[in-house]
Amino acid sequence: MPELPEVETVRDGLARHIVGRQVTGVQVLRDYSVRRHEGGPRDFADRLAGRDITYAARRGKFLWLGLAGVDEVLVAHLGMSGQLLIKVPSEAAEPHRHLRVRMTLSAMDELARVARPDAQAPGQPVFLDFVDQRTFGYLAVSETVPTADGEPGGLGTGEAVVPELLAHIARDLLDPAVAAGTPGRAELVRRIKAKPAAIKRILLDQTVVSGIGNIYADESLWRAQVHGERPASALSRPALNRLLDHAFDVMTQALSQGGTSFDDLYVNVNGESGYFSRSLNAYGREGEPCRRCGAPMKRSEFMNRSSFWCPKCQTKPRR
DNA sequence: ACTGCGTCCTGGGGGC
DNA sequence: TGCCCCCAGGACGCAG
Repeated sequence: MPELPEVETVRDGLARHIVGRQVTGVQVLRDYSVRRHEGGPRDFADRLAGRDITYAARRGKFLWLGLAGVDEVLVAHLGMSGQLLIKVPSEAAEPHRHLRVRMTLSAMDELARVARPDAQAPGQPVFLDFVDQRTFGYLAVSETVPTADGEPGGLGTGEAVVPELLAHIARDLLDPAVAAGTPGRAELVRRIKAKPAAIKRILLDQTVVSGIGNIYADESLWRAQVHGERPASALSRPALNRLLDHAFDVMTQALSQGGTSFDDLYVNVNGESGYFSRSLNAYGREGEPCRRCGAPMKRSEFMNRSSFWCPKCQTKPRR
């Protein structure tokens, strides 16, 4: 399932290969894959046709593409199995089995070609295929609203706007506005510290800090040697800062391992290539020795999700 | 305001 | 071999 590093890889690929093209056609093969779009699939296609793509941005696991001339953007959430694949027409004859939406994009404009000489197939039209086996992902066109803090809406854009449909989603840890040492980070820690709920629940709460899923929550907690059921308010500010730093590190490292798959005009966000699973220290390691102390790792149910943790390094709070 | 839980969906894989 | 069922996941919406 795509977590933030995989989504950032996709964003980077879109920025390099899609920006500067125009949407010339939209084919919705599965209506359900266009969701949270008020006018429905038909209106979705109509709104995109003829638009120039100006930037590729991301906040947490939400992606969006800027559209020239309108206060609207194309939003994409990959869910747990979504992929955005760029196909040159010659290889698009046999569409993917789980193709849900296909967008036809024009050749790249001159400005973009000069700015990004490494772009794939700049001189020819391409398909942007939204492939999604389990259909938890979706596409929508959303209006934009100004950001509350006046900072850019996400990574990959300088514009201080954010799609309305994800305006409630907090910034993620790769966002400079909440980087370590900034006022934004201090404010985030203060907010977390004020919460009595379990720290893992807070890490997973996208309205507090976004982009942390079940896997990276467990990895961050393992690194910080904090049990996920510990109340957030019971942790000191330095401890919370350390935890967030670990979360940042885990995601940054995964990102550096997965960066280049877009070069093949193919983005694997399923983790099938295994580039991010090889470095996991907690997730999925029930019964295996802790890589720090050797104690057998535990698995437990928390919030209807599996949690993996070391019983020795991450002492469980007495309830 | 907060929390807990059900819901959406699909097909791979385990169990019988 | 075949078939059925369960399970995984993020985000949201509702009930308490």
